[in-house]
Amino acid sequence: MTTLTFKLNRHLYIRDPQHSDLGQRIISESITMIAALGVEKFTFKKLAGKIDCTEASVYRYFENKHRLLVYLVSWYWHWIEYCIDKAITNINEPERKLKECLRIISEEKKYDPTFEFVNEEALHRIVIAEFNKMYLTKSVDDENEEGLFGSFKSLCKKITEIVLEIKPTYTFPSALVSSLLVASTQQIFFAEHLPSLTNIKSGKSLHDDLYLFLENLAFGAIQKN
Amino acid sequence: MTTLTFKLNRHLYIRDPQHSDLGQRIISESITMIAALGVEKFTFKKLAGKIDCTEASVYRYFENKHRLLVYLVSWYWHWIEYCIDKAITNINEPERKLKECLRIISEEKKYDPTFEFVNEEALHRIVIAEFNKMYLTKSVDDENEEGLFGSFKSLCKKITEIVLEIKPTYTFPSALVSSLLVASTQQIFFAEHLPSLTNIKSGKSLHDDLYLFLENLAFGAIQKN
DNA sequence: CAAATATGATAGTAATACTATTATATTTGC
DNA sequence: GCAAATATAATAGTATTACTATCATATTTG
Repeated sequence: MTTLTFKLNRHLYIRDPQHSDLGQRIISESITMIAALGVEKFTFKKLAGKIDCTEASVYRYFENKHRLLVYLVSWYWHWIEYCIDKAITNINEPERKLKECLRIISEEKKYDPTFEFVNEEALHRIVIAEFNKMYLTKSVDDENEEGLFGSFKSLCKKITEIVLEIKPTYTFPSALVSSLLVASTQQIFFAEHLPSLTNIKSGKSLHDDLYLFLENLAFGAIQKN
Repeated sequence: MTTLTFKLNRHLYIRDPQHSDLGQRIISESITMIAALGVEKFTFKKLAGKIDCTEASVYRYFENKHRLLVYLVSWYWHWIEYCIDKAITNINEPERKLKECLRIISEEKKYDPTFEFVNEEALHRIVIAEFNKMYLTKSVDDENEEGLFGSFKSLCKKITEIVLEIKPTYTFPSALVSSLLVASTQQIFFAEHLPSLTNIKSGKSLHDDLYLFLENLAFGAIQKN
């Protein structure tokens, strides 16, 4: 058993996968498989085959594939907020706090042994490729009402408040923050697949480039009168 | 027959739908249906039912649903580039050119009778909800090589060049432009479905708010040293 | 008017995304 | 230590989707 688990919105799952062996195998293996296959080609049947259980058993944990995806992405953003909280305690200057946020958002993600059954690197790849699909559906409104997007909204709110500490009169703090977070995944995808759409170079400098771009966007927008 | 048609990449379709009656009905009705149902629930069978042809006939125009979506979204961005071209001829100042681009990107889309069989308003709603799904697939690289994303890349390039006219030393022109274009659809979606993620208000001021935000982002980033 | 092309009509298939049922393990509470 | 509750396995089945294939007929075109 892991030492730390996150409390995610209870509508994301039918049975909390963090609290059983099979549940943890579902999380762990679905991360690997979705990162490799993409959500479209990933099925509960294939997953059940890999973790040696039945399709019906997976359905006892997650209502459907989409909720599992939302669960995983929510876990990711919750984890990012957790990392940010750790990083900005004891920092007072809001500018430095915002820079820390951008650093965490843009940096390379590595396996964090605090969470045994989650491969954060693979999960980051899922977020890069699938995050937008999580809310771009006809059921957004219902799912939003259930609180399914709480993790992302909470992270946005936290960073928005830092922006407002820097400049309380800034008109678009939430729009800026959501754009930064979306850009942080989008630009990595572009760097790797559609390089003409970005100046961020895939490879060694990727995360540094991304940080500099986000910093340019963020402080440019905030400082502009 | 319409007076104007766009030349889109020939891999987007099997037979050019612009050049036949059935083809135009496919475009016209698929825009209405996808805007209403979303791509997920839209099927060629349902479309065939509406336009009174067989499923097989639709498959003679488009290899699959995904290519049809890419076709429609490509048409949209091609149209936007066409609107921008019209708007910036005779403007010399690059700052004013960029502002014109942002105005066109952010403004409300209305039916343009130049293109009889395309409802630009519905198409814009499709782009808002489905644009990201067009490239967030495992087949991006193959499709990119076929040139399927040419329209969007071309538009990006055009605006990027304007940004470089304003400030030739700016480090992230392409990244900025692709982020602005993505934000222009994303922020409308947020305004309508996840309002806590934006400061753009759904309703009367939506397009003005969006313009101001994009201007703030763009000129903030460019002007920052 | 023949040939080419476009569409219709019909059928079929593998895979997906589930739902349902019954049986057997395993855990837990007392 | 046992009964009750719970978890999982095993199996079967269904509607829908995303196609592919074939042959006939209508329409256009050179």
